[in-house]
Amino acid sequence: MTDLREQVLSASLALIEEEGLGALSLREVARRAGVSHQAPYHHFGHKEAIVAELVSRGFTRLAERLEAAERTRGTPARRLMRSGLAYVDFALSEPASFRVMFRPELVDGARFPASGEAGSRAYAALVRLVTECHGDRRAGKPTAAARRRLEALVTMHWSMVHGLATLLIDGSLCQRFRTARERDAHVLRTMELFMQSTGMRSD
Amino acid sequence: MTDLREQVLSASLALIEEEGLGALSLREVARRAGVSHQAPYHHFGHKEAIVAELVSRGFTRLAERLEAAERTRGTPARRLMRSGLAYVDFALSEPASFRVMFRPELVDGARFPASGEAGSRAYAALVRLVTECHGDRRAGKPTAAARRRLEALVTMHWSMVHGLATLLIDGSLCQRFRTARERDAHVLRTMELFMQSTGMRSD
DNA sequence: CGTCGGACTTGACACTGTCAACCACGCATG
DNA sequence: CATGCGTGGTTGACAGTGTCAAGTCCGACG
Repeated sequence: MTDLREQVLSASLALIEEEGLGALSLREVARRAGVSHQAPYHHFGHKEAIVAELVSRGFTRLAERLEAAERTRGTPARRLMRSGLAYVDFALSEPASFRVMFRPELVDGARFPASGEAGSRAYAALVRLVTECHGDRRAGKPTAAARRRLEALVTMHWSMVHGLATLLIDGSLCQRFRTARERDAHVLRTMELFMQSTGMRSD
Repeated sequence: MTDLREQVLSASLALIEEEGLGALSLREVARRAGVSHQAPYHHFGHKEAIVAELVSRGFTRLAERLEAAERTRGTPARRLMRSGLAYVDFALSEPASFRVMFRPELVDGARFPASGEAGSRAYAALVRLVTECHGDRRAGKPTAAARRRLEALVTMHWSMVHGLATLLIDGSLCQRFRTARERDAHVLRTMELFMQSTGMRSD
């Protein structure tokens, strides 16, 4: 009864979650919403527009989580650690969103700039945290080498966290744990090891 | 001409490379091979079987690259570094294979065990290298804590390398570089930073 | 020679995304 | 009040897809 637009979005997400991205079908979504097969089409124009909206909203929620971690108390390293865990946790709690967010071939970035902007917002939060953690060692103007080092640090941190997330939901890592507890403990150990390897004590 | 089976596989890979995974169509593949729409079906049974074969072959090639890095000269850290670079390089040189390899929803692992086995072979190479790098510090029987630490190290290394690869081919990292040289230099700096952060000098 | 099996074709089915036309109704304007 | 119109919805059609079923061709082998 509520807004059909919202119903379509949540049904799409549920469908992807249940049967994979390939099974996302406008007609099935319409069927679940108890409506004719063209009703969703009237709200979105193309299938791509639905996915674009999911991507945009997904990145926005991820950005909110990262920004929340940024605002917590504690040392920069602690907050960076929390943001990394938030990233992984997001992927585990919303795998359908996460998967769709990192399939750029699904939505044409030029036609749906909102998706890209939401992504940039999440990326910016990550950059700020890494910079705060590492950039303040030597004050003053950063040399080109220092800037490159910072870029490498950002990429390293993002890659590690993103790789962990994708391997947990799509890769074979997901099968190595019997329980969610076991998995979370392993994630925590890995993240702690990473933080402490890169010279930050987060405990 | 040559074996139709091979033609189907390479046409499929080319199609995915050109227009994305969603555009993979048995009929289009058949068209490109100049053959009726059921000819590929005769060789593979389902579309899934084609993808499963691509996954299996992809993992095999990846494993070969990692094993080649393992066999090179130099310190364990140097070889681990080479293996990481090989992982990223594989993703960049065969993006279609790489993408398909890490979409477990596409092939049912139980029905196509060969794919899983090829994946395990690649994983094993990674585990050996990380173990060699980190496991030999204290000789003797590993305690449970040491074993867990090693597991975390493997996950950390794998996540970092895998995340870097996926962000380069699917994420927004790919757009931040104008040339392949620039990109490769950044990858190299990031990997070096990672190796040296985790206590290994690879140079 | 016969037949038998593998490689391939043709034809059909249900399903998909999308286009087009049509319908009902609330609402502002003549 | 009547009229027009945009909004949210419908039904029907089309091409394209994966897949099933049956038919065709041809070379190997008894």
